[in-house]
Amino acid sequence: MKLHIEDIGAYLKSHEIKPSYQRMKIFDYLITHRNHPTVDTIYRSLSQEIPTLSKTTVYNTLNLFVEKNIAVVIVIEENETRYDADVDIHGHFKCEKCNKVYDVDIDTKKIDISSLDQFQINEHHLYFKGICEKCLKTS
Amino acid sequence: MKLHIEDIGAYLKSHEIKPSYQRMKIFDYLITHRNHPTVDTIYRSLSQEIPTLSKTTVYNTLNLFVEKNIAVVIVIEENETRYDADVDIHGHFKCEKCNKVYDVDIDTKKIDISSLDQFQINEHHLYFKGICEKCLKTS
DNA sequence: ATCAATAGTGAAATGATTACAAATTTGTAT
DNA sequence: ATACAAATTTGTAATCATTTCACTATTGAT
Repeated sequence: MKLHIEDIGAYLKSHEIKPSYQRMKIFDYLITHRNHPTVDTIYRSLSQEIPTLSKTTVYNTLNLFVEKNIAVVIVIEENETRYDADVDIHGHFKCEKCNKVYDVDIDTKKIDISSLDQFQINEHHLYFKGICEKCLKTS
Repeated sequence: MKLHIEDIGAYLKSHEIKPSYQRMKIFDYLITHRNHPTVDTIYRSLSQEIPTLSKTTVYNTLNLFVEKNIAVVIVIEENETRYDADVDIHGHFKCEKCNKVYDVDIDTKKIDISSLDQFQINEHHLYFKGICEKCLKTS
């Protein structure tokens, strides 16, 4: 997968987002960790560097990123919303044992969705659940 | 799609579920409406026939159905959990305008997921969001 | 330096889901 | 039929993620 961003500030600006300190830090978290984090995961991590950080800011910022199309929402479990800065179409796999979410490269062109010919498709979502290779070996 | 069940009581029994009145009514709702309802939708509809019905019962029952594999959870929007009695692998399309959820015949097994060769896949989920044919015409 | 607009903060409100204890129903043995 | 134990249903209270909202801080232009 690509998503190689040199200058976060410029990247945000090019998507009509003012690059504030908090926004840059949150976006930086997404592209360096690439772990499909929840709001709480991001909050707990960045709170150490930015003790005054508010969870509301994390919510506001992620909603803004989604609105401006530099992040997407991943919903795999009810009541566990995750975020991904890779906005290219791809799938995910969530391990039910270690809870890690993997990226899955998928050739969506092979999916026959002729039954949706007359529908306007705005979003594709594909994910799997199961046990990852690592957890299978250690069980 | 198939899912043609004559005798709901027998169907529940064959999946180790005691066919109580509430359980039969809730399952009946699922297979006759086929509208991928939320708990609240089911509750509001059945409350008219069963005035003493508790929302907790709807939750308990649906969780039981999922556990016993006669229903699956569909999560398309955060904080909107839907249920489907069609447990065969298929996809969904949610219209962002009328909010209707359509079934999409898709065999996700045909998708090339060689990158998950060594993973044990337990669940497949595929859905799209956009505008349905009907809403496109009336806009 | 002033002022208006934008962004961030934290407490309170919301809404879906679950936990729990009490009440009801069911099934079985007497 | 009756009694009793087990399973089911019910309603309230608790929980947890997210949003609302009023206030404060920061930024940028004049």
